[in-house]
Amino acid sequence: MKAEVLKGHLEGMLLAVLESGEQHGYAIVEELKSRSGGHITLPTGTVYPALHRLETAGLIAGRWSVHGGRRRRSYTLTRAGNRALSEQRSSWREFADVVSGVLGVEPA
Amino acid sequence: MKAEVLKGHLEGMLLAVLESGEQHGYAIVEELKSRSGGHITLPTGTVYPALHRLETAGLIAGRWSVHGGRRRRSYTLTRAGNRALSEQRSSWREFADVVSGVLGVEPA
DNA sequence: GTCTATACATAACGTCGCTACCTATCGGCA
DNA sequence: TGCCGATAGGTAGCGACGTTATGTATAGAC
Repeated sequence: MKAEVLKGHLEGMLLAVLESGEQHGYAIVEELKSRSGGHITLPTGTVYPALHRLETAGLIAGRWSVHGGRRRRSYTLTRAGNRALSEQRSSWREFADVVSGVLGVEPA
Repeated sequence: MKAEVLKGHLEGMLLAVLESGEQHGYAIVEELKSRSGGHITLPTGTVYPALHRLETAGLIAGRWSVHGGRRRRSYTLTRAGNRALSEQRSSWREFADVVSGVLGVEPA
């Protein structure tokens, strides 16, 4: 997966992963890897700042906990996060249709 | 259409527009607007630098001409540009499938 | 004892689309 | 005569954000 194509789509995917329930950063990376069939392997330097942005924006809420001696920060979707997720979904649809149309590939 | 989502997809679309034949920058903007159903209206500060990048990369070839007293720079796809376009198409397909999968929207 | 997996973090960097602005010609309209 | 909108091209500076590189720390395996 080429680098910059993620721009603007990453945060929606993070929200989508969190929709199934509370998860911590490291687990989100693993989950995203499996959901994408191995195509998306995010460096931690990408995902942690992104989570901080989402939390600052009020789309997710984080809390610290400890498991097996290791600290974790686990996140859940806020109500605003849920709204943002459905907006992301519909704008992704629109975007994908437009790009597919211009590129002349049948819309997936 | 939100801003940065274009990142990494713009150049492929420019190549796609040029696939139908030689066109100049201003006409490309209009063509893109119509092909996208009005969803993509590129500012000239976006498209001209992008065309310069594509030309520098050897994916398109430009030449000056004059029509009705106005100068134009018209571009055509090079062989490398054609290759790049089909690569863009297949990587777009892959990307779109992956994102749709993660977001949980049926692939268009 | 060293290595790998787990878990989080941040500084510096590069890319690239956008905003804002500039130059210039032509045709229409007042 | 003068202004405006469409046509046609250009650049400087900015900002957003994903990446690279690096650092900290614990647990378990070998």
